Amino acid sequence: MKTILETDRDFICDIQAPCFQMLLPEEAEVVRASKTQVLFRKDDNLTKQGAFASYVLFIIDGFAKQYLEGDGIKNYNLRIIKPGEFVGLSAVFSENTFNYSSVALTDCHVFLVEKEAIAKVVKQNGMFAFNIIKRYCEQNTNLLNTVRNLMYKQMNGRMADTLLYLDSLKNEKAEIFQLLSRKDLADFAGISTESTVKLLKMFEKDGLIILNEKDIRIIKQSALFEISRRG
Amino acid sequence: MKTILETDRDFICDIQAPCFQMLLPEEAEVVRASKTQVLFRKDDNLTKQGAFASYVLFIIDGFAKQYLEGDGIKNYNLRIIKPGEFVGLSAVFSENTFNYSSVALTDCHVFLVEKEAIAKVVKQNGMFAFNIIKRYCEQNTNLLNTVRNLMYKQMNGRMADTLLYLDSLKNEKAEIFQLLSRKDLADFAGISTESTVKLLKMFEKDGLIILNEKDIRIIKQSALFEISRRG
DNA sequence: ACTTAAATCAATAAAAAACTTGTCCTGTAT
DNA sequence: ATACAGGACAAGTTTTTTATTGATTTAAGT
Repeated sequence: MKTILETDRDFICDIQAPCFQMLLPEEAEVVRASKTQVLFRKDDNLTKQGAFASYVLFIIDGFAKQYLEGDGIKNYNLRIIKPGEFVGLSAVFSENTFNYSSVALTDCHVFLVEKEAIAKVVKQNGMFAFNIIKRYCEQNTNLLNTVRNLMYKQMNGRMADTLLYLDSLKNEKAEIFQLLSRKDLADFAGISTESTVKLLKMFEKDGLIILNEKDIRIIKQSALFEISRRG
Repeated sequence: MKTILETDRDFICDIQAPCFQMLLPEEAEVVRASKTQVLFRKDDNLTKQGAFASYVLFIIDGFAKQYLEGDGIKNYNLRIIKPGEFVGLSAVFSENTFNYSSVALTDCHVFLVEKEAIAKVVKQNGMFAFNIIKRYCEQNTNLLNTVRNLMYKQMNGRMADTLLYLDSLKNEKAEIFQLLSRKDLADFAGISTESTVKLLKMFEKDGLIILNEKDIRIIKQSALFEISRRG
Protein backbone atom coordinates (compact mmCIF):
# COMPACT_ATOMS: atom_id res chain seq x y z
CA MET A 1 0.00 0.00 0.00
CA LYS A 2 2.89 2.24 0.69
CA THR A 3 3.75 2.06 -2.99
CA ILE A 4 0.32 3.21 -4.02
CA LEU A 5 0.46 6.09 -1.63
CA GLU A 6 3.80 7.17 -2.97
CA THR A 7 2.64 6.94 -6.55
CA ASP A 8 -0.24 9.12 -5.52
CA ARG A 9 2.09 11.67 -4.11
CA ASP A 10 4.15 11.63 -7.30
CA PHE A 11 1.03 12.40 -9.19
CA ILE A 12 0.27 15.41 -7.09
CA CYS A 13 3.88 16.37 -7.23
CA ASP A 14 4.22 16.89 -10.96
CA ILE A 15 0.95 18.78 -11.05
CA GLN A 16 2.30 21.10 -8.41
CA ALA A 17 5.56 22.07 -10.04
CA PRO A 18 4.94 25.65 -11.24
CA CYS A 19 6.57 24.91 -14.54
CA PHE A 20 3.90 22.39 -15.45
CA GLN A 21 0.97 24.46 -14.17
CA MET A 22 0.47 26.10 -17.50
CA LEU A 23 -0.17 22.83 -19.32
CA LEU A 24 -3.64 21.88 -20.41
CA PRO A 25 -4.90 18.64 -18.88
CA GLU A 26 -4.25 16.63 -22.03
CA GLU A 27 -0.76 18.12 -22.34
CA ALA A 28 -0.03 17.30 -18.73
CA GLU A 29 -1.17 13.82 -19.56
CA VAL A 30 1.39 13.56 -22.37
CA VAL A 31 4.12 14.48 -19.96
CA ARG A 32 2.82 12.26 -17.22
CA ALA A 33 2.54 9.28 -19.54
CA SER A 34 6.18 9.47 -20.54
CA LYS A 35 7.72 10.34 -17.25
CA THR A 36 9.27 8.32 -14.51
CA GLN A 37 10.50 9.37 -11.13
CA VAL A 38 13.90 8.49 -9.74
CA LEU A 39 15.59 9.13 -6.45
CA PHE A 40 19.20 9.99 -7.10
CA ARG A 41 21.25 9.65 -3.96
CA LYS A 42 24.02 12.02 -2.96
CA ASP A 43 26.99 11.52 -5.31
CA ASP A 44 24.95 9.73 -8.00
CA ASN A 45 25.39 11.03 -11.52
CA LEU A 46 22.27 12.62 -12.93
CA THR A 47 23.86 12.91 -16.35
CA LYS A 48 27.10 11.66 -17.80
CA GLN A 49 28.86 13.70 -20.42
CA GLY A 50 28.79 11.83 -23.71
CA ALA A 51 26.05 9.34 -22.82
CA PHE A 52 22.91 9.10 -24.94
CA ALA A 53 20.23 11.50 -23.81
CA SER A 54 16.73 10.30 -24.52
CA TYR A 55 15.13 12.31 -21.76
CA VAL A 56 15.18 15.50 -19.80
CA LEU A 57 15.53 15.67 -16.04
CA PHE A 58 13.39 17.94 -13.92
CA ILE A 59 14.51 18.42 -10.33
CA ILE A 60 11.68 18.23 -7.84
CA ASP A 61 13.79 18.35 -4.79
CA GLY A 62 17.48 18.43 -3.94
CA PHE A 63 20.61 20.08 -5.28
CA ALA A 64 23.14 18.99 -7.86
CA LYS A 65 26.12 20.43 -9.65
CA GLN A 66 26.65 20.51 -13.38
CA TYR A 67 30.17 20.29 -14.71
CA LEU A 68 32.34 19.72 -17.73
CA GLU A 69 34.71 16.80 -17.75
CA GLY A 70 38.10 17.51 -19.20
CA ASP A 71 41.11 15.38 -19.93
CA GLY A 72 41.52 13.80 -16.57
CA ILE A 73 41.48 15.66 -13.27
CA LYS A 74 40.43 19.07 -14.46
CA ASN A 75 36.66 19.43 -14.22
CA TYR A 76 34.93 22.75 -14.59
CA ASN A 77 31.81 23.43 -12.55
CA LEU A 78 29.14 25.24 -14.50
CA ARG A 79 26.33 25.73 -12.05
CA ILE A 80 24.33 24.49 -9.11
CA ILE A 81 21.10 22.86 -10.19
CA LYS A 82 18.16 23.74 -7.99
CA PRO A 83 14.67 22.36 -7.49
CA GLY A 84 12.40 23.43 -10.35
CA GLU A 85 15.17 23.37 -12.90
CA PHE A 86 15.76 21.17 -15.91
CA VAL A 87 18.91 19.25 -16.72
CA GLY A 88 19.62 18.11 -20.24
CA LEU A 89 17.33 20.49 -22.06
CA SER A 90 20.01 20.84 -24.70
CA ALA A 91 19.36 17.22 -25.60
CA VAL A 92 15.75 17.76 -26.60
CA PHE A 93 16.17 19.75 -29.74
CA SER A 94 19.67 19.23 -31.01
CA GLU A 95 22.19 17.03 -29.30
CA ASN A 96 21.72 13.32 -28.97
CA THR A 97 24.08 13.06 -26.05
CA PHE A 98 24.50 14.99 -22.84
CA ASN A 99 27.21 17.56 -23.24
CA TYR A 100 27.99 17.80 -19.57
CA SER A 101 27.94 15.67 -16.44
CA SER A 102 26.02 16.37 -13.28
CA VAL A 103 26.07 14.86 -9.86
CA ALA A 104 23.76 15.02 -6.86
CA LEU A 105 25.03 17.12 -3.94
CA THR A 106 22.11 15.95 -1.84
CA ASP A 107 19.53 13.25 -2.44
CA CYS A 108 17.48 14.42 -5.42
CA HIS A 109 13.94 13.57 -6.38
CA VAL A 110 13.87 13.86 -10.14
CA PHE A 111 11.36 13.46 -12.93
CA LEU A 112 12.67 11.99 -16.13
CA VAL A 113 10.57 13.00 -19.11
CA GLU A 114 11.18 11.49 -22.51
CA LYS A 115 12.27 14.18 -24.86
CA GLU A 116 9.60 13.48 -27.46
CA ALA A 117 6.99 14.38 -24.87
CA ILE A 118 8.66 17.68 -24.11
CA ALA A 119 9.04 18.45 -27.81
CA LYS A 120 5.41 17.67 -28.48
CA VAL A 121 4.10 19.81 -25.68
CA VAL A 122 6.37 22.67 -26.62
CA LYS A 123 4.90 22.65 -30.12
CA GLN A 124 1.36 22.72 -28.77
CA ASN A 125 1.66 25.11 -25.88
CA GLY A 126 3.14 28.51 -26.49
CA MET A 127 3.36 29.50 -22.87
CA PHE A 128 5.20 26.35 -21.98
CA ALA A 129 7.48 26.89 -24.96
CA PHE A 130 8.09 30.43 -23.82
CA ASN A 131 9.09 29.17 -20.42
CA ILE A 132 11.51 26.67 -21.90
CA ILE A 133 12.99 29.27 -24.19
CA LYS A 134 13.48 31.56 -21.24
CA ARG A 135 15.47 28.86 -19.51
CA TYR A 136 17.64 28.31 -22.57
CA CYS A 137 18.17 32.02 -22.77
CA GLU A 138 19.27 32.27 -19.16
CA GLN A 139 21.64 29.38 -19.62
CA ASN A 140 23.07 31.11 -22.65
CA THR A 141 23.65 34.29 -20.74
CA ASN A 142 25.33 32.36 -17.98
CA LEU A 143 27.55 30.52 -20.42
CA LEU A 144 28.57 33.77 -22.07
CA ASN A 145 29.47 35.19 -18.69
CA THR A 146 31.44 32.08 -17.96
CA VAL A 147 33.42 32.42 -21.14
CA ARG A 148 33.98 36.09 -20.41
CA ASN A 149 35.26 35.24 -16.95
CA LEU A 150 37.61 32.57 -18.21
CA MET A 151 38.93 34.82 -20.95
CA TYR A 152 39.30 38.10 -19.17
CA LYS A 153 39.50 37.61 -15.46
CA GLN A 154 42.15 36.27 -13.19
CA MET A 155 42.11 34.41 -9.89
CA ASN A 156 40.77 37.14 -7.64
CA GLY A 157 37.98 38.13 -9.95
CA ARG A 158 36.97 34.57 -10.65
CA MET A 159 36.90 33.63 -7.01
CA ALA A 160 34.89 36.73 -6.19
CA ASP A 161 32.41 35.71 -8.87
CA THR A 162 32.24 32.20 -7.53
CA LEU A 163 31.59 33.41 -4.01
CA LEU A 164 28.94 35.89 -5.09
CA TYR A 165 27.22 33.27 -7.19
CA LEU A 166 27.15 30.67 -4.46
CA ASP A 167 26.17 33.23 -1.86
CA SER A 168 23.17 34.17 -3.98
CA LEU A 169 21.98 30.60 -3.59
CA LYS A 170 21.77 30.92 0.17
CA ASN A 171 18.21 32.13 -0.24
CA GLU A 172 17.23 28.74 -1.48
CA LYS A 173 19.81 26.68 0.40
CA ALA A 174 21.44 28.36 3.34
CA GLU A 175 23.90 25.51 3.81
CA ILE A 176 25.05 25.51 0.19
CA PHE A 177 28.72 25.87 1.12
CA GLN A 178 28.55 22.80 3.35
CA LEU A 179 27.90 20.79 0.21
CA LEU A 180 31.04 21.96 -1.53
CA SER A 181 34.71 21.15 -1.00
CA ARG A 182 37.59 23.50 -1.66
CA LYS A 183 38.16 21.57 -4.86
CA ASP A 184 34.57 22.30 -5.86
CA LEU A 185 35.12 26.01 -5.33
CA ALA A 186 38.35 25.72 -7.29
CA ASP A 187 36.49 24.04 -10.13
CA PHE A 188 33.92 26.81 -10.16
CA ALA A 189 36.60 29.46 -10.36
CA GLY A 190 38.73 27.43 -12.73
CA ILE A 191 41.83 27.63 -10.58
CA SER A 192 43.83 25.18 -8.50
CA THR A 193 42.70 23.97 -5.10
CA GLU A 194 45.76 25.39 -3.41
CA SER A 195 45.23 28.81 -4.92
CA THR A 196 41.64 28.65 -3.75
CA VAL A 197 42.71 28.04 -0.17
CA LYS A 198 45.20 30.87 -0.29
CA LEU A 199 42.76 33.28 -1.87
CA LEU A 200 40.05 32.53 0.66
CA LYS A 201 42.47 33.17 3.52
CA MET A 202 43.46 36.41 1.88
CA PHE A 203 39.87 37.52 1.45
CA GLU A 204 39.28 36.69 5.09
CA LYS A 205 42.33 38.61 6.21
CA ASP A 206 41.09 41.60 4.23
CA GLY A 207 37.76 41.35 6.00
CA LEU A 208 35.77 40.57 2.89
CA ILE A 209 34.50 37.22 4.09
CA ILE A 210 34.41 35.03 7.18
CA LEU A 211 35.41 31.39 6.95
CA ASN A 212 33.69 29.11 9.43
CA GLU A 213 34.46 25.44 8.78
CA LYS A 214 33.05 24.97 5.30
CA ASP A 215 30.63 27.85 5.48
CA ILE A 216 31.59 31.21 3.99
CA ARG A 217 29.87 34.39 5.03
CA ILE A 218 30.23 37.44 2.82
CA ILE A 219 30.91 40.61 4.77
CA LYS A 220 31.75 43.18 2.15
CA GLN A 221 29.71 42.28 -0.86
CA SER A 222 30.45 45.58 -2.57
CA ALA A 223 34.17 44.94 -2.35
CA LEU A 224 33.74 41.50 -3.91
CA PHE A 225 31.66 43.03 -6.68
CA GLU A 226 34.46 45.48 -7.26
CA ILE A 227 37.05 42.70 -7.41
CA SER A 228 34.81 40.79 -9.77
CA ARG A 229 34.37 43.85 -11.98
CA ARG A 230 38.06 44.61 -12.09
CA GLY A 231 38.78 41.02 -13.04
CA MET B 1 44.74 15.83 -33.86
CA LYS B 2 44.74 13.82 -30.73
CA THR B 3 40.98 13.54 -31.14
CA ILE B 4 41.28 12.03 -34.58
CA LEU B 5 43.76 9.48 -33.40
CA GLU B 6 41.50 8.45 -30.54
CA THR B 7 38.49 8.17 -32.80
CA ASP B 8 40.61 5.96 -34.95
CA ARG B 9 41.44 3.77 -32.02
CA ASP B 10 37.75 3.54 -31.07
CA PHE B 11 37.06 2.33 -34.54
CA ILE B 12 39.52 -0.47 -34.25
CA CYS B 13 38.36 -1.16 -30.74
CA ASP B 14 34.76 -2.03 -31.48
CA ILE B 15 35.82 -4.16 -34.40
CA GLN B 16 38.11 -6.04 -32.05
CA ALA B 17 35.64 -6.90 -29.33
CA PRO B 18 35.01 -10.63 -29.83
CA CYS B 19 31.32 -10.17 -29.37
CA PHE B 20 31.08 -8.03 -32.47
CA GLN B 21 33.37 -10.16 -34.59
CA MET B 22 30.49 -12.21 -35.89
CA LEU B 23 28.74 -9.26 -37.45
CA LEU B 24 28.71 -8.73 -41.19
CA PRO B 25 30.29 -5.47 -42.29
CA GLU B 26 26.93 -3.79 -42.85
CA GLU B 27 25.67 -4.98 -39.48
CA ALA B 28 28.77 -3.71 -37.78
CA GLU B 29 28.05 -0.44 -39.51
CA VAL B 30 24.57 -0.29 -37.98
CA VAL B 31 26.08 -0.70 -34.55
CA ARG B 32 28.87 1.71 -35.21
CA ALA B 33 26.51 4.36 -36.53
CA SER B 34 24.46 4.37 -33.35
CA LYS B 35 27.18 4.01 -30.81
CA THR B 36 29.12 6.46 -28.75
CA GLN B 37 32.01 5.92 -26.44
CA VAL B 38 32.17 7.23 -22.90
CA LEU B 39 34.84 7.11 -20.24
CA PHE B 40 33.16 6.50 -16.92
CA ARG B 41 35.47 7.39 -14.07
CA LYS B 42 35.73 5.38 -10.90
CA ASP B 43 32.56 5.88 -8.84
CA ASP B 44 30.50 7.17 -11.79
CA ASN B 45 27.15 5.51 -12.27
CA LEU B 46 26.90 3.49 -15.46
CA THR B 47 23.21 2.93 -14.96
CA LYS B 48 20.72 4.29 -12.47
CA GLN B 49 17.86 2.11 -11.35
CA GLY B 50 14.62 3.59 -12.62
CA ALA B 51 16.11 5.90 -15.25
CA PHE B 52 15.06 5.63 -18.89
CA ALA B 53 17.16 3.16 -20.79
CA SER B 54 17.48 3.99 -24.46
CA TYR B 55 20.76 2.18 -24.91
CA VAL B 56 22.87 -0.76 -23.90
CA LEU B 57 26.34 -0.47 -22.44
CA PHE B 58 29.20 -2.63 -23.55
CA ILE B 59 32.28 -2.62 -21.35
CA ILE B 60 35.50 -2.38 -23.32
CA ASP B 61 37.75 -1.96 -20.37
CA GLY B 62 37.41 -1.66 -16.61
CA PHE B 63 35.30 -3.14 -13.86
CA ALA B 64 31.97 -2.16 -12.37
CA LYS B 65 29.48 -3.53 -9.91
CA GLN B 66 25.79 -3.99 -10.51
CA TYR B 67 23.40 -3.63 -7.60
CA LEU B 68 19.84 -3.21 -6.53
CA GLU B 69 18.82 -0.13 -4.64
CA GLY B 70 16.46 -0.70 -1.78
CA ASP B 71 14.70 1.60 0.60
CA GLY B 72 17.60 3.59 1.85
CA ILE B 73 20.90 2.13 2.94
CA LYS B 74 20.39 -1.49 2.06
CA ASN B 75 21.80 -2.14 -1.41
CA TYR B 76 22.27 -5.61 -2.77
CA ASN B 77 25.22 -6.33 -5.04
CA LEU B 78 24.36 -8.58 -7.95
CA ARG B 79 27.61 -9.02 -9.80
CA ILE B 80 30.89 -7.64 -10.96
CA ILE B 81 30.73 -6.42 -14.54
CA LYS B 82 33.80 -7.31 -16.56
CA PRO B 83 35.24 -6.19 -19.90
CA GLY B 84 33.35 -7.75 -22.77
CA GLU B 85 30.06 -7.76 -20.92
CA PHE B 86 26.84 -5.87 -21.53
CA VAL B 87 24.93 -3.80 -19.01
CA GLY B 88 21.28 -3.01 -19.52
CA LEU B 89 20.46 -5.75 -21.96
CA SER B 90 17.14 -6.18 -20.19
CA ALA B 91 16.20 -2.77 -21.49
CA VAL B 92 16.43 -3.72 -25.15
CA PHE B 93 13.49 -6.02 -25.46
CA SER B 94 11.16 -5.38 -22.59
CA GLU B 95 11.82 -2.78 -19.96
CA ASN B 96 11.97 0.88 -20.73
CA THR B 97 13.97 1.69 -17.65
CA PHE B 98 17.04 0.19 -16.06
CA ASN B 99 16.03 -2.16 -13.29
CA TYR B 100 19.29 -1.90 -11.43
CA SER B 101 22.08 0.55 -10.80
CA SER B 102 25.73 0.07 -11.58
CA VAL B 103 28.83 1.98 -10.67
CA ALA B 104 32.40 1.95 -11.95
CA LEU B 105 34.94 0.31 -9.63
CA THR B 106 37.74 1.47 -11.90
CA ASP B 107 37.76 3.84 -14.85
CA CYS B 108 35.68 2.17 -17.54
CA HIS B 109 35.80 2.60 -21.29
CA VAL B 110 32.29 1.86 -22.43
CA PHE B 111 30.37 1.73 -25.70
CA LEU B 112 26.82 2.93 -25.59
CA VAL B 113 24.75 1.40 -28.36
CA GLU B 114 21.21 2.56 -28.98
CA LYS B 115 18.88 -0.29 -28.34
CA GLU B 116 17.19 -0.10 -31.74
CA ALA B 117 20.53 -0.92 -33.32
CA ILE B 118 21.00 -3.97 -31.13
CA ALA B 119 17.44 -5.11 -31.79
CA LYS B 120 17.89 -4.70 -35.52
CA VAL B 121 21.13 -6.62 -35.68
CA VAL B 122 19.76 -9.38 -33.47
CA LYS B 123 16.91 -9.88 -35.91
CA GLN B 124 19.29 -10.09 -38.85
CA ASN B 125 22.13 -12.11 -37.42
CA GLY B 126 21.37 -15.42 -35.79
CA MET B 127 24.82 -15.97 -34.41
CA PHE B 128 24.82 -12.58 -32.75
CA ALA B 129 21.35 -13.26 -31.42
CA PHE B 130 22.53 -16.59 -30.09
CA ASN B 131 25.33 -14.87 -28.24
CA ILE B 132 22.97 -12.34 -26.71
CA ILE B 133 20.54 -15.05 -25.67
CA LYS B 134 23.38 -16.94 -24.05
CA ARG B 135 24.17 -13.90 -21.97
CA TYR B 136 20.56 -13.50 -20.90
CA CYS B 137 20.51 -17.15 -20.03
CA GLU B 138 23.61 -16.91 -17.88
CA GLN B 139 22.19 -13.89 -16.10
CA ASN B 140 19.01 -15.82 -15.45
CA THR B 141 20.90 -18.70 -13.95
CA ASN B 142 22.83 -16.34 -11.76
CA LEU B 143 19.69 -14.60 -10.61
CA LEU B 144 18.08 -17.91 -9.76
CA ASN B 145 21.10 -18.86 -7.72
CA THR B 146 20.94 -15.53 -6.00
CA VAL B 147 17.33 -16.06 -5.05
CA ARG B 148 18.17 -19.56 -3.86
CA ASN B 149 20.96 -18.19 -1.70
CA LEU B 150 18.81 -15.52 -0.17
CA MET B 151 15.99 -17.93 0.50
CA TYR B 152 17.83 -20.93 1.80
CA LYS B 153 21.26 -19.97 3.06
CA GLN B 154 22.45 -18.17 6.10
CA MET B 155 25.42 -15.98 6.84
CA ASN B 156 28.19 -18.52 6.56
CA GLY B 157 26.95 -20.01 3.34
CA ARG B 158 26.31 -16.66 1.76
CA MET B 159 29.70 -15.32 2.66
CA ALA B 160 31.37 -18.48 1.38
CA ASP B 161 29.51 -17.99 -1.90
CA THR B 162 30.55 -14.38 -2.07
CA LEU B 163 34.19 -15.22 -1.48
CA LEU B 164 34.18 -18.05 -4.02
CA TYR B 165 32.51 -15.84 -6.60
CA LEU B 166 34.91 -12.96 -6.15
CA ASP B 167 37.90 -15.29 -6.00
CA SER B 168 36.89 -16.71 -9.36
CA LEU B 169 37.33 -13.23 -10.80
CA LYS B 170 40.99 -13.15 -9.83
CA ASN B 171 41.81 -14.69 -13.19
CA GLU B 172 40.67 -11.55 -14.88
CA LYS B 173 41.47 -9.08 -12.13
CA ALA B 174 43.88 -10.29 -9.50
CA GLU B 175 43.33 -7.18 -7.38
CA ILE B 176 39.54 -7.51 -7.38
CA PHE B 177 39.32 -7.44 -3.59
CA GLN B 178 41.21 -4.15 -3.44
CA LEU B 179 38.29 -2.58 -5.24
CA LEU B 180 35.76 -3.65 -2.66
CA SER B 181 35.05 -2.48 0.87
CA ARG B 182 33.72 -4.64 3.70
CA LYS B 183 30.36 -3.04 3.06
CA ASP B 184 30.59 -4.19 -0.56
CA LEU B 185 31.21 -7.75 0.58
CA ALA B 186 28.33 -7.41 3.01
CA ASP B 187 26.08 -6.23 0.20
CA PHE B 188 27.09 -9.21 -1.90
CA ALA B 189 26.28 -11.63 0.89
CA GLY B 190 23.23 -9.70 1.96
CA ILE B 191 24.31 -9.36 5.58
CA SER B 192 25.46 -6.51 7.79
CA THR B 193 28.93 -5.02 7.59
CA GLU B 194 29.70 -5.98 11.17
CA SER B 195 28.72 -9.58 10.61
CA THR B 196 30.93 -9.59 7.54
CA VAL B 197 33.93 -8.48 9.53
CA LYS B 198 33.30 -11.07 12.20
CA LEU B 199 32.75 -13.86 9.69
CA LEU B 200 35.91 -13.04 7.80
CA LYS B 201 37.94 -13.13 11.00
CA MET B 202 36.35 -16.45 11.86
CA PHE B 203 37.15 -17.91 8.46
CA GLU B 204 40.70 -16.71 8.89
CA LYS B 205 40.99 -18.20 12.34
CA ASP B 206 39.74 -21.49 10.94
CA GLY B 207 42.44 -21.37 8.30
CA LEU B 208 40.04 -21.11 5.37
CA ILE B 209 41.30 -17.79 4.14
CA ILE B 210 44.06 -15.29 4.71
CA LEU B 211 43.22 -11.61 5.14
CA ASN B 212 45.90 -9.24 3.98
CA GLU B 213 44.74 -5.63 4.07
CA LYS B 214 41.84 -5.68 1.65
CA ASP B 215 43.01 -8.73 -0.24
CA ILE B 216 41.58 -12.11 0.62
CA ARG B 217 43.37 -15.31 -0.29
CA ILE B 218 41.43 -18.55 -0.25
CA ILE B 219 43.33 -21.40 1.37
CA LYS B 220 40.80 -24.18 1.69
CA GLN B 221 38.51 -23.82 -1.28
CA SER B 222 36.93 -27.20 -0.68
CA ALA B 223 35.91 -26.21 2.84
CA LEU B 224 34.30 -23.04 1.54
CA PHE B 225 32.45 -25.08 -1.07
CA GLU B 226 31.22 -27.30 1.70
CA ILE B 227 30.04 -24.33 3.77
CA SER B 228 28.35 -22.91 0.71
CA ARG B 229 26.66 -26.26 -0.01
CA ARG B 230 25.44 -26.73 3.53
CA GLY B 231 24.06 -23.17 3.46
C1' DA C 1 65.33 39.74 -19.89
C1' DC C 2 62.07 40.84 -16.03
C1' DT C 3 57.79 40.75 -13.61
C1' DT C 4 53.92 38.70 -12.14
C1' DA C 5 50.06 35.24 -12.01
C1' DA C 6 49.21 30.99 -10.94
C1' DA C 7 50.11 26.10 -11.31
C1' DT C 8 52.73 22.29 -9.36
C1' DC C 9 55.10 19.87 -5.72
C1' DA C 10 55.87 18.34 -1.15
C1' DA C 11 54.93 17.96 3.54
C1' DT C 12 51.66 18.32 7.39
C1' DA C 13 47.44 18.74 9.73
C1' DA C 14 42.73 17.93 10.25
C1' DA C 15 38.46 15.81 9.26
C1' DA C 16 35.78 12.15 7.52
C1' DA C 17 35.15 7.33 6.23
C1' DA C 18 35.83 2.81 6.82
C1' DC C 19 36.89 -0.91 9.72
C1' DT C 20 36.85 -3.57 14.19
C1' DT C 21 35.19 -5.44 18.39
C1' DG C 22 32.24 -6.26 22.11
C1' DT C 23 27.62 -6.10 23.95
C1' DC C 24 22.95 -6.25 23.66
C1' DC C 25 18.45 -6.84 21.46
C1' DT C 26 15.00 -9.21 18.44
C1' DG C 27 12.59 -12.48 16.03
C1' DT C 28 12.15 -17.16 14.51
C1' DA C 29 12.43 -22.03 15.18
C1' DT C 30 12.73 -25.55 18.20
C1' DA D 1 10.22 -20.96 27.23
C1' DT D 2 14.77 -21.44 25.16
C1' DA D 3 18.42 -21.25 21.84
C1' DC D 4 20.49 -19.21 18.18
C1' DA D 5 21.23 -16.38 13.96
C1' DG D 6 22.03 -12.15 12.97
C1' DG D 7 21.02 -7.28 13.15
C1' DA D 8 21.71 -2.76 15.89
C1' DC D 9 24.39 0.07 18.73
C1' DA D 10 28.42 2.07 20.80
C1' DA D 11 33.11 2.99 21.16
C1' DG D 12 37.59 2.76 19.54
C1' DT D 13 41.01 2.28 15.82
C1' DT D 14 42.85 2.71 11.29
C1' DT D 15 42.86 4.40 6.67
C1' DT D 16 41.66 7.63 3.31
C1' DT D 17 40.38 12.04 1.86
C1' DT D 18 40.49 17.02 2.32
C1' DA D 19 42.53 21.03 3.63
C1' DT D 20 46.44 23.94 4.47
C1' DT D 21 51.04 26.04 3.97
C1' DG D 22 55.36 27.11 2.04
C1' DA D 23 58.73 26.48 -1.60
C1' DT D 24 59.58 25.88 -6.41
C1' DT D 25 58.50 25.97 -11.44
C1' DT D 26 56.18 27.55 -15.56
C1' DA D 27 54.56 30.62 -18.76
C1' DA D 28 52.70 34.63 -20.57
C1' DG D 29 52.94 39.79 -20.81
C1' DT D 30 55.55 43.84 -20.75
